[in-house]
Amino acid sequence: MPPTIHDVARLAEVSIKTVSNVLNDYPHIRPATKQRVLDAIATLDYTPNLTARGLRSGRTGLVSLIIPDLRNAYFAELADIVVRAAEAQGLSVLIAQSNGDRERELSLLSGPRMQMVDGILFSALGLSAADNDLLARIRTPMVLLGERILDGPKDHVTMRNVEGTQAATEHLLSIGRRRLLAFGADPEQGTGSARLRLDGYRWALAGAGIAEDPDLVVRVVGWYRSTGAQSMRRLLERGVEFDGVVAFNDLIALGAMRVLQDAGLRIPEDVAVIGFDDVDETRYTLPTLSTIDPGREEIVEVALRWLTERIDGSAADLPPRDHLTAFRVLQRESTTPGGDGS
Amino acid sequence: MPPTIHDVARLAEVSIKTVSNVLNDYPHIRPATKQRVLDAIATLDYTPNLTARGLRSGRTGLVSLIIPDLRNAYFAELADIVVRAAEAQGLSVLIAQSNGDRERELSLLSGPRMQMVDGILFSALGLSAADNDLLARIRTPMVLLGERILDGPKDHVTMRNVEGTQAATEHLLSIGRRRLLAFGADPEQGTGSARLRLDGYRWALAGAGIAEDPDLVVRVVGWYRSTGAQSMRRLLERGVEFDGVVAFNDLIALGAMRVLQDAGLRIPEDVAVIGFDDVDETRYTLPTLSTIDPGREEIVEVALRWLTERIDGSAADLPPRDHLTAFRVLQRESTTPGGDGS
DNA sequence: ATGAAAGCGCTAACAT
DNA sequence: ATGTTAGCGCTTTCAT
Repeated sequence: MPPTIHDVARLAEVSIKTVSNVLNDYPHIRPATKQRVLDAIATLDYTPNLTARGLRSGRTGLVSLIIPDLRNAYFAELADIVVRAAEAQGLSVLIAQSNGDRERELSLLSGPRMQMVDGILFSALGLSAADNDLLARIRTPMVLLGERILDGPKDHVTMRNVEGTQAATEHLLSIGRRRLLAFGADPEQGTGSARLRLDGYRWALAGAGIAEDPDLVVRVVGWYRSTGAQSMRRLLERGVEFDGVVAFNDLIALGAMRVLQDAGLRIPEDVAVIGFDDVDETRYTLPTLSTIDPGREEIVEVALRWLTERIDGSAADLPPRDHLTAFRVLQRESTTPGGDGS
Repeated sequence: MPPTIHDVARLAEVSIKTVSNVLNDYPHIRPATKQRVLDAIATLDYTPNLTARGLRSGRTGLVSLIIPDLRNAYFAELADIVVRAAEAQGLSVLIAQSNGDRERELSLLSGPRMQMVDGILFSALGLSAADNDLLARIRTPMVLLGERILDGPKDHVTMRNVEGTQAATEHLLSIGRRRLLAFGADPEQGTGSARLRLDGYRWALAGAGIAEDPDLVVRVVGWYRSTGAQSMRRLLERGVEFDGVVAFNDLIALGAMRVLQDAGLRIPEDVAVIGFDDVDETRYTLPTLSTIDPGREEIVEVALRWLTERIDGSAADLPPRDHLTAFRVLQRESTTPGGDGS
C-alpha cells in the first residue's frame, strides 16, 4: 500500500489539512511546518493519489484526444503536439481511435470514460452536422478539430482548407501548369476537407479564367498512400493528360508520385505535384514534396487553450468559437522545375 | 451534475447496492428488479463515474504507454496497436512521451500520474540496466519494451534484433553483395538496438567468412530520416565503396536512399538497401524498401497479456519473464535486382 | 435476493 | 496558521 496523506500527517505531526495545504501550495503556512511536511513526504516517498483527488475535486487532469487513427502521419504528428502541449500544462492525454467510424465515435463520446476526463479534443470523421444535437448534449468540455462539423455547438479549430488549396493550385498555375488534377475529390461529399479543398481548387481556376475539366477531378476513396497510388494508376490507364497534381493530402500525393515515376514521368518536369499537410516525410522523399503547412502547432495551441478555458469556466458563457489557422505554401522540389539535383 | 448511482436507485426503488450489482452483473438478481434498474439507468442516461469506481476498487482501467515520441512512425504504429488491443479489453491508454530523455523517463515513472494507472508499458530509451534498482522499486505493474534494459526486474518483450539483422545481412549476401554497410551503428553503445543489430551484422559476415571492414561500419546519431541522409552524404564524400546497405531502421534507410539516388546511384542495381521495422511507408517508396518485420503485433499482444496478468495478480509470484517475437524478412524492390518496373 | 453502512484518499468548508 | 469534519460516487463486507 502506498503511503497516504494521513501517513505524511502522522510523521510530520500535523493534520492532513496542513499536508493538503502544502501539496496545493496554499500560501499561509509557517516555513518550519512546511519543511517538516516536505521532509515527511520525501522520507515516505509519498505521491498524491490522483484518483482520489479527481473524485473530490471533479478534475482528473486528463484530456481525451479522439482521432481516426495513429497510423496516419498527420494524426500521429498532431497527437505528438497535443501530448507535448498538454504535458506542459500538467495534463495527461488519453488517446482513443475511432477509425473514422460514426458508431465508434458515438460510443466513445457517450462512454463512461469520457466522464473521467476534464475535456475532449475531438477530430470527427464519422459524425456530421446532423449530429449537432447529440454533441450539444455532451457536458464534458470539448473542442472540435477538423472540418466534418463546421457550425457545431462547440468551439472549433481547424485549418484554412479552401484558401490553402487555392494557394496550392495558384502555385502550380504560377509555374505555368494548366491541366491540374484535383486529386482526392469526393463529389458526393457535401462537407469535409474533400469538399473544401475542391472549392479552393475551383476558386483558383476561376480566378485564372480556366474552365474546369471534369476529367481532371479525381476521386480518391480514403486518403492513404495506397489509395492515392491506386487512383493514379487508374487515371494513367484512362490516358487522361495533365501537367500538375493538386493532391488533397500528402499521403495520396506520395502514393501518386510513386506511380507517376514508375510510369516514367518525371517530377516536376512532366508533372508537378503539391500536397497538403506538411507531414514530416515530405522533406525526404524523392523529389521532396511541395505542400501546404496547415499550421498544426497553432491548431493545438488554440484548441488546448480554449479547452482549458472551458474547463476552468473562464469562457463559460461564450458562444461556440471558431478559429482558422494561418497556412504557408512550402515550395519544394516537386514543383521546382530546373531545380538542383533532382 | 450527472446522475449518480443514488439517483438510479431512487428511481428504480432499490438500494444502491442493487444498482451496483446490476452494473457489475452480479448473478443473483431477480430479473424484474434488474429490468427496473436497467430502465432507470436508461431514462436517466446514467453513466458510472469511473473515477469513483477507481478510487474504491483500486483499478482505473487506465494503462500508460511511455514512448520516446509519436513522430517516429515505428512508435506511432506501435501506439496504434496498443490502443486497439487495450480497447478490446476495456482499457484506455494514456500516452506519455519521453523524448528518449533519461530524466524525463524518471520523472514520468515516479510522477503521480503513474499512481493513477493500472499498468505501464515502458519503451525505455534513456534508462539503462544501471537503473534496475529504481525500476524494481516501482509498484505499478510494468512491462518493458525494447532493448535498452534486457535483464531488468520486470517482464520484457522485444524483437529479435540480432537474428533479424543477421537475416537482413544474409539476404544481401544471398543476392551477391559483398561490401555491406552496417548503417546506424553506434560503437560506443554497449547495449541497445544499435549494439544488437551490429552483432547480427557481424554474425552474418562471420558466417560467410567475410572480414569486417571498419570503414563500412557507419555511425548514425539518432535514427531519423534526416540523420540517415546526413550520414550517407558524409560517407559518399569520403568516397567509401559499397554495394549494399544494412540499415538499422527504416527511417535512416529512407534518408540514405534519398541521398544515394540524388548522387545518381541506382537502387538496387548499384546499391541494395534493406531496413528494419516494416514501417507502413516502406511499401510505397521508390523503390519499395526491403525490411525486417519485427512482429509488432506479437509484441503488443504478449506485452498486454503479461501486463494484465500482473495487474490481476494471476502472475503474481512469477519472476520477470522474457519474450522475443518472431520476425520475417520482407524482400521488396530495394533488394530485387532486375525486378519489375523500377 | 437485497439493504445498511463503512470507507477508498483526498479537498474544502468551517472552526479555532 | 492549523485542525475537524463532511462528503465526492462507488464497491464491498456484513446483515437480513
